[in-house]
Amino acid sequence: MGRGKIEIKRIENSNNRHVTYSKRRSGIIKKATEITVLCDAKVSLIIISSSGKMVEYCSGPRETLMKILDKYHSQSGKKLWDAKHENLSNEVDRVKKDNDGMQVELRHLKGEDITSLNHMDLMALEEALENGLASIRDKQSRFMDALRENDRALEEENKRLAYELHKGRKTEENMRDMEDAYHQRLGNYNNTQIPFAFRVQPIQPNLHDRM
Amino acid sequence: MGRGKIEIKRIENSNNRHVTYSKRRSGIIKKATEITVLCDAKVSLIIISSSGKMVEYCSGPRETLMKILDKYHSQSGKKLWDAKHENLSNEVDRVKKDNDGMQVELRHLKGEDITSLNHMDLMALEEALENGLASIRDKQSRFMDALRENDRALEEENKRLAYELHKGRKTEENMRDMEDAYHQRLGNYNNTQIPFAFRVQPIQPNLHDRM
DNA sequence: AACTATTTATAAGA
DNA sequence: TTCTTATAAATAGTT
Repeated sequence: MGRGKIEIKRIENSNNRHVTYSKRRSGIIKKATEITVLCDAKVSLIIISSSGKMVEYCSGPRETLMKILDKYHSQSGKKLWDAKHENLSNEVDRVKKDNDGMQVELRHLKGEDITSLNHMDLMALEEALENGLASIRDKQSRFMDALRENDRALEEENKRLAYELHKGRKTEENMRDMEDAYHQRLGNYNNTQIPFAFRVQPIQPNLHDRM
Repeated sequence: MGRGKIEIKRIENSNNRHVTYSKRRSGIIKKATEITVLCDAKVSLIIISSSGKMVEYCSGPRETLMKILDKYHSQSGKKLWDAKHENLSNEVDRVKKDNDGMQVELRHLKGEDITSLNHMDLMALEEALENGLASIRDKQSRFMDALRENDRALEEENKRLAYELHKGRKTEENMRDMEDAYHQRLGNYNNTQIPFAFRVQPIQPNLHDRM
């Protein structure tokens, strides 16, 4: 139906193919709505283009598709869901296994459930923990350095302020300036980040200290 | 398209309606096969008559409908699967989330990805690591004690053997007895469990040592 | 995207 | 149902 008859086989020219796809897609959907209305049929129509874009027609607005698929399931006898169900189940199992493994690892790192471990395992664990501690203490050390640097800067500022005061040269303007600068400095580290205590040595002395 | 134009509304005459249904049904299916072949599209088409009889067209041979419905599921986001599936799906998501959380925790305990942590977090982490180390070193210490105790017992046994030998009172029988006892003692700890080296101090000195 | 010559689908009749 | 056929609708090729 057109200027010329065409064979029903893949249209090789990509541009033509896409144009034809658009035209016929809307044609089919129109037909689907028409048979739905004219003959009160139920229709589910899903079309996916070669590029993967999907369009859908479904008679009746709501979960009609579900009903249609239920009917499909019961009438065709083909199990449409079981396979999918099984896949999901397997995935749950797999991910849960991962989970368990990590949970054990976490507990071991926290020193729990280690009665079953042999000496080699314990050594590896100890090394991992030491490395972790090292990284964290390094990071903390940098943090402390920054704090100290801030401290030093504040002290300097204080000295400058004291000097300015001593010189007795204070007007309303430069007074306000100095306060602004001071508060800006203070804000560099807020209270919640400042440590409230320093750590003590590990509770348990190292083994070789006693040997 | 026919001898006369018709309005698109339910055909009241039941006979006409069924005739029209038959004709249009085959028409749509023909169109579906054509767009499939011409444009290599994927099509799923299910039509159910007012009397409940279902016909199906699906491009591609076997489980294509499954794939099409998967695509439908992922692209439309509509819940197509029953409650069971939804529950499984949710469980997968939940467990995966757990997984991610634990993975992060593990990495933190190993001293990785800690740049985003603030001081409080680091302190907590440090404490957890110290506790872990303490447990593990305690366990190792008990192991060592057991080894030493075994050692001591062996030494004693040696002394006793030497004494027995010295007394020159050895017959074939009690010789065999003594050897049995010796081997039993040795088996209390097998070679693979015996440590080959002892650990050194953590690489990084504690922060407060330097302050 | 619009146009239009043709092909195709189908409504009504048998 | 199925066939026929006049006519409506869809659309291939073109602009």
